[in-house]
Amino acid sequence: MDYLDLLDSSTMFGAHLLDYNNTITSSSTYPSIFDLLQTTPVLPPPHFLAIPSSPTFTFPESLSDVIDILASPNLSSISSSSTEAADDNQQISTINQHHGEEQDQDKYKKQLKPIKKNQKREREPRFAFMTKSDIDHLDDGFRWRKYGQKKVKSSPFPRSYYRCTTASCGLKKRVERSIQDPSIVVTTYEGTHTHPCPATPRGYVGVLPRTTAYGGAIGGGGDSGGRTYYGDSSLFSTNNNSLQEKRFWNSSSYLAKDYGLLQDMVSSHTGADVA
DNA sequence: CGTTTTTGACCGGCGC
DNA sequence: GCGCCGGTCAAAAACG
Repeated sequence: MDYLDLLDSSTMFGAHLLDYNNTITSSSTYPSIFDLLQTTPVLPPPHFLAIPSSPTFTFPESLSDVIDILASPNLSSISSSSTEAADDNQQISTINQHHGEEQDQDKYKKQLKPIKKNQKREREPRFAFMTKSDIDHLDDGFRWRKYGQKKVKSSPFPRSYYRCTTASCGLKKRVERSIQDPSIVVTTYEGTHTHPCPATPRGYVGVLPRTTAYGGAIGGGGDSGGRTYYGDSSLFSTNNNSLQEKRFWNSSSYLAKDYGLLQDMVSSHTGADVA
């Protein structure tokens, strides 16, 4: 199936994905994640936002994860500010895959650690989001080292590969631009940080290792200013209404328009249904 | 001078 | 078996 065909099925994606929307206004400075976190605890990630469409699906722990996160008041308290008009309208969509079911991710692992063919492999949790930004590599508060850049067939834009520079942390992320809208950066985190945010000049942000990647990702992006976060938000409680917020369900179609990393994730996740 | 980025080579999986 | 593809390595260059 062609990606276009696949992605054209917005309803299918709607059925498979929960996401949240969150519009945040910007103000004055050019913030890092620390600015954001200074007044707002880091956003816990949606641990599992990809919902299988299987008729037998019964909302297991994944839902509780979703609820835990969506119900978090912290989510609504993210603020950002910017002097850069270009960054005033940042847009983010999120997908999370709980122990993802991709195959591509396994490839390099197999390279590093050959595993018996029939042996199930623990997969790193993945979390992707889309950010409307001129900057490819958003500052999420962690230090990253670029270890590769690759032209991929599914996108005219190169995909960049980053690894967390902290020695004990093997977290990786991939960054590429959406071919649907080149102004949108698709960032995919693979795994989780095993350490707190290393560059927290104002103190440790108190992020659990399991969630640091996501929290940093969502709350951060200090390279850019105010953003519009795309994803579900109707489940979020808001206890910080000093921020102007717009929230709505509607990013499934938005996600579905990306043919790069997201399609990679989505198609792989829904592969059984699509095939 | 240490760190990061660039970029071509290399590797393994997969489909034909 | 072969070629394509995505992901990683690593040396050199660039940067601060």
